[in-house]
Parts: sequence; C-alpha cells; structure tokens
Amino acid sequence: MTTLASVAAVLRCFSEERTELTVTDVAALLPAPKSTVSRLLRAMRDTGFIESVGETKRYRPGVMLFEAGHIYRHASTLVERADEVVKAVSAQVGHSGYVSVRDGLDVVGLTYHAGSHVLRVATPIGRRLAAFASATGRTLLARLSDEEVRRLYPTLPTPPSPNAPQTVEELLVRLSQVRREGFAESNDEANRGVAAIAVAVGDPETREAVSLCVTFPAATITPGERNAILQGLLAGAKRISAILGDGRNHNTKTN
Amino acid sequence: MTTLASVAAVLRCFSEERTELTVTDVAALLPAPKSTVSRLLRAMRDTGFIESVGETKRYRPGVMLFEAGHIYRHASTLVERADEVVKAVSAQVGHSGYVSVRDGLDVVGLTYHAGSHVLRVATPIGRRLAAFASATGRTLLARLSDEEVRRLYPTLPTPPSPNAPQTVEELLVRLSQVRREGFAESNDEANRGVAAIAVAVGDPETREAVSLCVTFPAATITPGERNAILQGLLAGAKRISAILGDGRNHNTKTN
DNA sequence: ACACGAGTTGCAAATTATGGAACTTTTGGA
DNA sequence: TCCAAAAGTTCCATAATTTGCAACTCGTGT
Repeated sequence: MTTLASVAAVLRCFSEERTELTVTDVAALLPAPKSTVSRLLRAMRDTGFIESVGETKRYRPGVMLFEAGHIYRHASTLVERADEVVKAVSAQVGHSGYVSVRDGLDVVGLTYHAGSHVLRVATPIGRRLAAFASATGRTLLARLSDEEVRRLYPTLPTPPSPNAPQTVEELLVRLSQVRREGFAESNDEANRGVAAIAVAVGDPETREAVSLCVTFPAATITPGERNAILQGLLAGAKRISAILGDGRNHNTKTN
Repeated sequence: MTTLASVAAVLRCFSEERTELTVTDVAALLPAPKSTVSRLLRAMRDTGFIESVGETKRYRPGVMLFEAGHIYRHASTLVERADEVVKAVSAQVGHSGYVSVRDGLDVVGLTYHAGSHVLRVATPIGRRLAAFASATGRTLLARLSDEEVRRLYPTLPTPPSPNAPQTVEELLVRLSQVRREGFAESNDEANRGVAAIAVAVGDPETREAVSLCVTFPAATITPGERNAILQGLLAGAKRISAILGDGRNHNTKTN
C-alpha cells in the first residue's frame, strides 16, 4: 500500500459517527501495525491532512480538507444549477431535497434543503449510500450501459433492505425502467417510512452527472404532491439539460 | 519532499480562482519536474484526492475531500454555536456575518450568512486572509501571548493595505487593544469600503478558537447599528464561553 | 506535413516507508 | 498512590516507493 493509499484509507475512516481517530482506531480499521500508523498520522498532521484535537492524541480532519472540499463543491456549474432546482421544488412542496453524485458504488450527498414538513431526514451532505439501493444512485447508474453496470457490479453487495434490488438482473430491470420513465423512486428503502423521487442530469463537457432528489413520507404523500415533485424535478432537469447540452435527459414520459 | 508534502502542496494550489489544475500548472507552481508531477497527479487521481474533469487532462479536487471537509466543519460544537450567534446578529442587523478559524498565519472562513443589505462581500467560506491584517485574525492572535505572536511573526509579511499593522510592534499594540476591549475592528482593510467587527471565543477542551464577525459598509453604518453588532457578538460569545468554559472571553468592556 | 507543447514512460539511483521489537507515556483500577 | 495494561513512539535493517533525466507519445495549430 502506497502512502497515498494509506492516507486515503485513513480519511475514509472518518464519518459523522466517527469524527475523531486515534492510532489504535486506525490500526484496527486499516488494518496496519501501530508503528506504521503512528508515523502516518504524525506525517498527516504535519502536512495538514489532520489536526490534533487540543492536546490529546485524537485526530480529526484538517482545515485544508475543508478548503479543498469547498472548492470541489462550488466549482461545479451543474451542481449549482441542480441545487437551484431542488431548492425550488423543495420549497414548493415543503419536503426535503438534495443533490448527489456517484463515486464508484456509492452516492454522496452534496447539498441539502430541509423541508418545512415535520419529516426531517438527517442531512445527506457528505453521507454515502449504496448506489444500487437508492433512487438517486439508480438514476445515475441508469446513465451507464448494461455492460458498464455489469462490470461495476460483478456481484451485487448485500441489499440493505427488502425493497432494494436483490440481484444484478433485478437491478438491470430497474435501471431499464428508470431509463424509460426518466426518474427513479425508492420506498422504505434507505430510510424507514421515507420515499424518494430522483432525476439525473449531466454535463457532457465535464462528464459530471448529478441526481436531483426529493424525499417525503411514504404513508402520507398525496398523488398531487407526488406529481408536483416529479414534474418539478423533471422540468428542472430538462432546463439544465438544454443549457448544458446533455441530450441524455430521461424525460421521455410525463407519467 | 515527501509524498504527503507534495500532495498537500498540490491541494493548496487549488483556489476559487483556480479550480482545475494540469500537469504543467502544477510543475510550475510547486515547482517540480513534469515527470514527477505527471505521476503524482495520476496517483492522486487513483486514490481519490483529485478527479479528472471529463476526458480532459485537467484535474480538480475529488469528492473524498468534500466528505472529509464536511466532517471537519460539522464536528465542531464551537463552530456550530458561533454560527448560530453570527446568523442571529446578521439577521438582526441585516449585514453579512461569518465564522473563521486561524490556520498558521492565515484565517479561513468556515460559515457565512449573507446580509439583506445591498453590500454583499464574496463568500469567505474556504477563503484565506492574512491573520494580522484582518479583524477576525487579530481576535484570534490576541488569544496568544506576545511571545507566541513574536514567534509566529519573526517579521511581518507585507501589509496588504495601509490600514493594516505595518510592523510587529504595531501588531502587538493592536492585539493588546483587542484584549482590553474584547473585540477587533477593521476598516477599509480587507475589502474596500467595508468594515468589520469581530469577537473570538474558544473551547478549552478541544483548544479550538473561532472568530465571529459581521461586515458592513464603512461609510453608511450608524452608531446604533454598529453598537447592535458589537453587543450581539459580545453577548453571543459570552454565552458560548459560559457553556464551554472558555474563561478567556474578552468581554471586559461594554464600550 | 511538421513543429511545438503537453503529458507519459523507462530505468537506475535516491529517498522514504515499513514492521518487529524495545521503549515511553498515559490511563484506570485497586 | 501504585502498578499493570494499554496507548503511543522510536530504532533500525530491509523493503518499497519515488525521483529526475531523457526519450517517447499524443494532440494541436499553422
């Protein structure tokens, strides 16, 4: 394992549930010998990747990562436009919305707008979900060919819920449906009692694709509300697509 | 230069003005031989520190940095509390506010609330300013002893404006004033026509310190508005200090 | 077609990282 | 307060990775 791979592995150990790490934590998580980890964390601290928490031997991400991450987030025209759409739809229907990107087998939330209704999901910003087991992820996977999807998923990871695809074949069927309908839905899949509608759009120049998503309570959503969400997202994605020249907008049906 | 130092140096080349980098860019900026840079960027891309922009040879920060940066930002109780204070004062007086931390000789903006008045400064999030030449920076430097400040500044960097301290001795005088008064002001210093008031507060457990700041147009601010800003920040900092046990709140005067 | 600039690759030498073991420091319980 | 255990650090020979020069490839513009 190269130094870079080690550093990346350490950074991936941080999460919202584990915002600080010790030598022993990292030694167990990587796994790697304590001596190696001790020196690695020291070097990471000295170069700004992590910082000590006060005078303790605990480490947390360094401000340099915040700065670079900020640039990541704010340099993308596509994300900006997608966020505007999601914000407007979210405000219109009163449910939470967010924008995600795919990173390998996962989707990562980049932006979030809390809804005004009582149902609040935890902020998805910086949070990872399995792409195959979420509406946002499936809209992004649907932009790949079946061959590309098969290569990405030689075998399917353990599905996190019974409503998620259970086999690669089922996933492909679901993706085919996303392509036909232009959007994906999830129901009681990533969060109990929560459903979501998602639409993807891309920027052919940067080869970026993002998923626009609104979540809502599965049990109490009205058909009118659901339709407003869907139309809002589809129309927004179409506008973005027209501006950026995606030409792969899946808005083929009005449902 | 170790691999880690090289990677950190590359990440610091990104900015809001330079969101993408090429091999040639980095070779000039570091500086380093093209061959070294080519392989370094390749390794960084392979491990998630950077991503290719579409099919081009340009690179930008990777989503992994966004994730780690998000954790940095949201793991801090102090930043959260400071942000609430700044948000409330900003909403009350209608001017922009933000929270900053010090990183070496710089301050970095972490949060931002745009004011409702016409004067909008560019978002300070992720942006660096010279600590000695900004109100936020001086509130944070004032928490150091004079000896620590002298060690940090053997010589003073070139002042970016005539209103900034011009010598280390002048800086120390200004910091002494901040300690006495409990806040710092800047006027036409970081941004033309813009003034700022800042108050610092810390968390003794994590040894964090943040600066709470509100900016406003230097020419049109009224004494009442200025006082509302100052009192709002000082009172908020005092509340935080009482909760976190800072005991170094500089709220020694009501002015 | 050609020149030039951007970027990549080969290879020997230089430099850095590793892991086991010994050591030091910190922590928690009696 | 003391002591054992756990956490963390450092030494050192070996292994692994990185480096920079030079040659090469690719893309672009005239």
